[in-house]
Amino acid sequence: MASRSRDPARTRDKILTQATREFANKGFDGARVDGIALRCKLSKNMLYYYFKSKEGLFVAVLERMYEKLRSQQKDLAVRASDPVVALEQLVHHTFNAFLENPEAIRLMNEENRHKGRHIRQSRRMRELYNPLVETIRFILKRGHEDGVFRADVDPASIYLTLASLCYHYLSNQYTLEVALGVDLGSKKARDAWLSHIVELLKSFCALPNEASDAEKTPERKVVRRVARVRA
Amino acid sequence: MASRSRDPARTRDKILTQATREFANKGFDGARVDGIALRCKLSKNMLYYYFKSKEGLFVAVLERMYEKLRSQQKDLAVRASDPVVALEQLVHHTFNAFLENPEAIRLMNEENRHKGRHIRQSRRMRELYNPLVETIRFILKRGHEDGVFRADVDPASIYLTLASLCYHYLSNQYTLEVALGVDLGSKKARDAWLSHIVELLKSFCALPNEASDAEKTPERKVVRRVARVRA
DNA sequence: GTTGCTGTTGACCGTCTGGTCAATACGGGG
DNA sequence: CCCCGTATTGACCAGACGGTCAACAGCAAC
Repeated sequence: MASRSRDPARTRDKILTQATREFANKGFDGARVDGIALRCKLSKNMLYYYFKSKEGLFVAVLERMYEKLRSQQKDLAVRASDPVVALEQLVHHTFNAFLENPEAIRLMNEENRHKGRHIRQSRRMRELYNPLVETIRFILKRGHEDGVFRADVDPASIYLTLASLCYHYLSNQYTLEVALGVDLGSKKARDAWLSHIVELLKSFCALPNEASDAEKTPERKVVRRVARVRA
Repeated sequence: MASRSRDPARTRDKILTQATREFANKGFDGARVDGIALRCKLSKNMLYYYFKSKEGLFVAVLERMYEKLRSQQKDLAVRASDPVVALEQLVHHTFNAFLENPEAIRLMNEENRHKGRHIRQSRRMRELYNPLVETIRFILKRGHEDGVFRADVDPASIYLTLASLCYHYLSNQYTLEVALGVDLGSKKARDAWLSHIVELLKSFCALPNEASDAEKTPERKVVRRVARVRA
């Protein structure tokens, strides 16, 4: 069984993979159905056989992308940590998920240009993101109980904040580099930006009268708190 | 003179205006040269007469868009204010510039999908953004002298931060709304987000040991500081 | 008024594109 | 071994698309 040729599941998957690349690189309109077929080394008719149109294929690509992206954010695993460490890890996971899935960014941009008409119909989306917001709520609550976070921090705002900072840096890398005359693509620059995001969120969530010297030495942040893991 | 018909400057401008709409709505590949000509109620050949190709037209649209966008950020006017007020105003101007120019967001996304190949050649870009970074540097320096900001804040990071937070909220509005199940389009929601950005930046730039009660009542922020305007 | 430059147009073209149809290979079940 | 549903394909189409050409209209100068 699974004789390499005549393997519908594999064929379907190959189409989705190549379609993702094509749609991400060239956008919905720029993408060519023939181009995708060529990448797959398949007849174009296969795309119409499995997905009924170019748009149907695009929707399938989008849903698959979201599924993959969210699975890499690993937010549930983060709940066990100390609140501050958890926040840091969530930022890192989110940034890395975007970094390792550049197609996801292109596809989300494309979907927003279409005012979200494809995704709006999919209730899978909310199912996917609900646990993430709940995780943040959990982290913030525990942080407040531990006496390191303020009480009145809104979880959705926090996600919006960290997502914006992770996403835009990568999404608009090229125009930002030209405008600001800086390098953003190197690992060094990315690590610096990640630290910046973490510091920004920490200073925002922190109790106003918290110790003053700690926030000025981001290098020591992980070491300082890693012992405090609970549960 | 300026006989309405046979007015090259006006014709050129009309083409750019309509091309901006078309490119923003449909992307470079999705945009149709015939469509733009139709919007202008002009013969398609006019587009090739003034700009030599579809790509040439796109570049012209991009440069015009950046010029307009930057002119609305009004960063120089902001230098006169108290540092904290100046920061607030810069955030407001930036957000409103994006809000009032939705095409700009689409076009920048498009340009980033092309890895910035059109804009990279234009040195006008850096000329445009240099004064903005300098303004931020100026604000931060004065804020430090006034004893309200830390010393070691990087101006480019601050711009990157506020731009990310303004841009992504608007750029990815639709997918974010579906994912988080919240409304982002209403004036109320936008104002709340603007306040959030300002608070975030203030808490990041603030001296660690600054008075604790002030940061918890954002409503009073402008009133508190408006008397301190200098020179 | 005619010459000449510039702005403007209708008609046209080669190519590409999303999509369809009928036909064909494959492989498991009887 | 043959049958039948499923997977896969080659050939084709009608329309759209970016781009070109030659011709034309308006205006200023002489």
